[in-house]
Amino acid sequence: MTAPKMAPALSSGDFEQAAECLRTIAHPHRLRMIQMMIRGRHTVGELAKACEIPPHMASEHLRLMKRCGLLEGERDGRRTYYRVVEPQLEGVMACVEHRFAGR
Amino acid sequence: MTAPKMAPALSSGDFEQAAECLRTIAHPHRLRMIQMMIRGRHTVGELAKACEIPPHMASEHLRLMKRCGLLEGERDGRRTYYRVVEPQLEGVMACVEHRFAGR
DNA sequence: TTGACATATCGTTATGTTTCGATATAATTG
DNA sequence: CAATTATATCGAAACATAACGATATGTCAA
Repeated sequence: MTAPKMAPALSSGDFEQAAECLRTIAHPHRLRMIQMMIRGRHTVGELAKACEIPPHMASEHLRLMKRCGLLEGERDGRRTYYRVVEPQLEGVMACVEHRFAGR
Repeated sequence: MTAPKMAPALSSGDFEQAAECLRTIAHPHRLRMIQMMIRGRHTVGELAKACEIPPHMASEHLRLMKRCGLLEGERDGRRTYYRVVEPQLEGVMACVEHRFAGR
């Protein structure tokens, strides 16, 4: 280690990308899905049921999150299991949970 | 303490509110402003200059973030100093920085 | 192969957000 | 008071996103 945790300088492009990721997770159903997937992989149907939305809409939400590198999907027979692949997502979700725990 | 950190159950309303906050910070200029304000309070003009946008647009971004409880503004003469008042914002920003540090 | 199930995509409509110029308010200086 | 500086607000235009029904694809089981 050369220097202890200095705040890293982020480029405009970084802020753009970060904003895109945050915009993508900034949806109530998508947040619920992320919370579930942090604990383990889930099928489209399971996530749809938990959010009380039609499966084809869950599929669309998952596509958006996959598109910006937050998730990966793995097909198993006629199901597709989705899981979180962006490690920082857990930290963001923890902040959300702290913010709303017990108010 | 009754039980060690169990993942808290969030209501639909919580997810809605969380989504609203995240949508609000999910903008490149607003993220840059937040990063600056985590280190200390800043005037509208300072934030506008850093983002290379006209002051009246910075003012609008600040209004949105204030509206959902992330910031407070304090007038001093003809300037207004804004600062972060939502503690979890620092954690979210740290995740963003980790995600984009050195790629 | 037919039918059922699980997921994915498409096109449209509705809704929300961003940006910008214009204008307004507020505080300071000459 | 008049001019200047710093912020704030308003309304419209441009742009982006969400939700929906319809439809398509992929997989399995009888």
